[in-house]
Amino acid sequence: MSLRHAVLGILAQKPVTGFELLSEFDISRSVIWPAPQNEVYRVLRVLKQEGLAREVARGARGSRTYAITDAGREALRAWLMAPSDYSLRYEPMLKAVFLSEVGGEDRRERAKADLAFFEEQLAILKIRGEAVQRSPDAPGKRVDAWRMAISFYQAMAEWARAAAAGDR
Amino acid sequence: MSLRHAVLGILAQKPVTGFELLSEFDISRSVIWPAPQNEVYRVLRVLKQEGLAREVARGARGSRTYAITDAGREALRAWLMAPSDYSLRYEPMLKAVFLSEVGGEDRRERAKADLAFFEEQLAILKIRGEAVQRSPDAPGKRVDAWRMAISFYQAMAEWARAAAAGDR
DNA sequence: ATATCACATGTGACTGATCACATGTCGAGG
DNA sequence: CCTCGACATGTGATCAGTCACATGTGATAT
Repeated sequence: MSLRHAVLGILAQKPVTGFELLSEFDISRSVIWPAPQNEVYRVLRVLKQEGLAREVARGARGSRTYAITDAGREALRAWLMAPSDYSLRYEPMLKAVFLSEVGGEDRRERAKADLAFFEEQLAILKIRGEAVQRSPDAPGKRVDAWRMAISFYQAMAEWARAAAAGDR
Repeated sequence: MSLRHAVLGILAQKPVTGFELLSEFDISRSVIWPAPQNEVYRVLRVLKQEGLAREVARGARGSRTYAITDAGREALRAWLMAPSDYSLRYEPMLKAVFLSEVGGEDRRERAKADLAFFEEQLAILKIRGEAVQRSPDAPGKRVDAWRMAISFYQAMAEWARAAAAGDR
């Protein structure tokens, strides 16, 4: 997995410029990790070179609009259906592994900070969810990601609530 | 976040050799991602050089046992309590974002494959959980990680079950 | 004796991610 | 007219992670 796939996926929905791509990453930061700005442009160039995307237009301020090619669509589909890499890199989970190394007070503090974030994400996702419901076939109706993210943050919040309360 | 912290955390529980560290990573692969073999040895050398770990013994077959130093403990604690990086890199979630790009049949197939994995992990975690319950203060009583992982995989399985059944 | 396997550590090359910095354009408002 | 902020793309250095490969030891069984 890498940025490549995320970029290819967004490209599959509509042609975009690097700049627009960046804001896509920013908007969906609850689900997709934040992309380093320069890497997006590099990925776009590589994708083009590999024939998975092509440059379809030049706009103002030197902007380049990229679109997915047939080969790109095929590559995306192949990746989606290929066996997944289930390895999880999530800092809060890694911290949980070693949380026994700090005292009870610190542990609760850690869990509280986590809980605040998880609840914030849930609130954001719920607001976005209403928009999804209103327009069922909206641009990129990402129902699966939305549901998975809701499930995920609910699970995380559940853990954090118990730990913040001091449950052992 | 990086391997550094995972290695430091394990070191905080007991002195280990690189080889033992590798098997730790292997054992807890439901929670910590698999560590590339050579990287573990590199991290150990770096940690030593930075004064966060020290070499405490040489054993058979050139094995080197490392232990955490006071500075290492302090660094671990600082990391644990520092604001977390909540960005999530998880291939199944990224795939979910773009799952609308494939047909209903493919989507169910994808979800089924995921479900099988999530349920397997839950089974593994439950078996390990019984051991945790029996020895409440066992070596590295990682209750937090265990609970978080259970919550996590239950959430994932819940999503996958719905998607595999074809829910829209 | 010696073959084999588990133990144990390492190097070199490469790729992808990240950081810091650099450059230029277009439109709106003072 | 000029400044400022949003738009838009890029380079170079560095680092962590990954892949492929290399090397050697000690115990055990045949």
